[in-house]
Amino acid sequence: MFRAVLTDRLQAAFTSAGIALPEGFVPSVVIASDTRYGDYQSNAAMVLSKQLKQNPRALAQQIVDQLQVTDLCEKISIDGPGFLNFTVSPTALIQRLSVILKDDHAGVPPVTQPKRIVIDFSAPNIAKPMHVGHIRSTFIGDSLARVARFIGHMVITDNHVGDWGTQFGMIIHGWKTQLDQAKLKLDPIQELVTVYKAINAAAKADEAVLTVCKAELVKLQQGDAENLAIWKECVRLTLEQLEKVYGALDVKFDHYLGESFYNDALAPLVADMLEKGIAKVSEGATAVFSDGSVKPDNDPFLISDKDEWKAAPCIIRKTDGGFLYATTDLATIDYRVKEWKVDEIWYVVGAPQQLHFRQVFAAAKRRGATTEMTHIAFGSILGPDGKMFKTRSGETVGLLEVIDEAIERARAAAEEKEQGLSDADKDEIARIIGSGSVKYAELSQNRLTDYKFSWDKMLSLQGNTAPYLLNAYVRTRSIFRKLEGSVELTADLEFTEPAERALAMKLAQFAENAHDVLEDHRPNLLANYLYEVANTYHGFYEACNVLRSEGTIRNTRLTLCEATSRVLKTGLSLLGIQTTERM
RNA sequence: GCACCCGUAGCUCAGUGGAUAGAGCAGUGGAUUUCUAAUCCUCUGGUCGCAGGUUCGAUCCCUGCCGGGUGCGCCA
Repeated sequence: MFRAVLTDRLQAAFTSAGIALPEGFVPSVVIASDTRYGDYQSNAAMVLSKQLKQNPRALAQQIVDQLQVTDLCEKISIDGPGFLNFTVSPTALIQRLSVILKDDHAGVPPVTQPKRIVIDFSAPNIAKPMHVGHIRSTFIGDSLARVARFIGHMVITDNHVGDWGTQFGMIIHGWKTQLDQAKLKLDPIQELVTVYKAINAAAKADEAVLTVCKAELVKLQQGDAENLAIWKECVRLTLEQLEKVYGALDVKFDHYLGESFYNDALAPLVADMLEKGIAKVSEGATAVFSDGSVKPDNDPFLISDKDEWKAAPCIIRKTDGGFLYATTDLATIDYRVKEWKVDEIWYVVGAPQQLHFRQVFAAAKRRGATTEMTHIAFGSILGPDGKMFKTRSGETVGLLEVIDEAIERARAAAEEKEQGLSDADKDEIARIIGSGSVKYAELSQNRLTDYKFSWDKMLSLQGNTAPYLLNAYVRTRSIFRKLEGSVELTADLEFTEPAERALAMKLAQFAENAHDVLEDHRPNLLANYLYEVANTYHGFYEACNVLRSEGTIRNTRLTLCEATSRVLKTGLSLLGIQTTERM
């Protein structure tokens, strides 16, 4: 990684120049915002000039005098108010290209300190279909898991499915009174939803129905054999269908430990928290309150109301003895720490739940958890009216519906081209492009921004989209197919066109970008980078003919194509997007 | 009321304490005897919500406003 090496060299230069760096100061080196000045730049001299009371340009000169980077840079310049600009040498770039070709990680080095990380994402509910709202958690979580594994972390993916909600009272009552077995066989989730909705409506209209449902729920919770069997069947049927969806999306989980898995741990957990004084009984419920360890406006257990701070407790047991979301989450943390010995837990869950996680994390820490817990929040997908989709009452768009439509549109686009491909090939290509488009549409966006759901945007095949990146990849593969026989790429390389050097530089930066993704858990950095790679490649492709060139130039261009191919394929796989050889 | 998120081109969105704020779509004018045109190149388009402050330098950090959203004892 050029950036890391330059940072080290810069630090060494400060030492050689006898300049004492302030505690904790690391000179920052970044990819140049304006490539006219160079490939990388540092503002270290300007940042330090004030503290050291020196002219920034003079300080920069002192550093340059001591800087040893001849193996990396062909030029270092001091520009403007005191920027240090580095231009990477062709030799260093060429060496980098050969690393990309040889290394099975396309030149991305592993982390120095691998960690054990649990990533908790997707989390659909039993007896409910996945809808567009699950797109964000599922794709962001899957991508982060792929990247973390890729750079050497030990990752455990866990789908914390909602299999123990109060909705089961209604579902069980519906199952017993109006289930259509034939329809259940055809589409289990659909039939369960139908039943649930019917009972829900009936319960609203008739108090007696609601009472029956509550009784069914209590029976289930007390371990009634019949109800337990029905519940198990609901879970089994739903998971079976979910597995198909995940299979189609190429998303895998190591575990499906749903809420029910932690049932037996809840009562002891609450007892323990009471005993340790972390929780206390209040108004009949058991809850965690502020311990006054942080300032009020930073305290997740306090809320201001008319100039006074009031308690905002985190309830872990209801007055009726029932447990809640927070209780299960605390038990889940216990399990993951104890059984899996994890260093970190990442929750890929929507932004509206920030307070919930702040409370749960704080409560877990008071119980002694030292695991680093991170809520990787994301914005909401809004309906056409700009308001949040209401999953409870209102209708929303199904996840499978979106994917199917995307594949259909990709199929139509493939049909327009005359490539001599079989129908089976076209189907496969459409599947890759269709599901890739939906994933890319999500992952190329900043995760915190809310966005309005739009069929056209989600399914667009033009512009900054998956097909654009896939097309660049296809162009690289096409060249190698046209080669007569196999060609041995040699180390004899030379850049003769600006487009070649620009592409090599862009490819070299894959290493930096892959690591940056986890810095703030943002797959969109990688998506944006890959778009730039594809864009640079398309430019190179137009400017430099590969097959008609000869000798060193041809060898160089073929090497660039192969490296592009690897970076795109690897990078797309980190987004969970498959590649195709033709399209 | 308090907390968190958001406000950037006509639309949808990137972006960063740095140099002239970027893409896509839409609009415009070109490029194809081509290694895949699902491509490339032109042009058009901006008070980075408003006002202060910190800084050599602020769209970015801080404060206050305005506008939109979300969350705030017994749903998950």
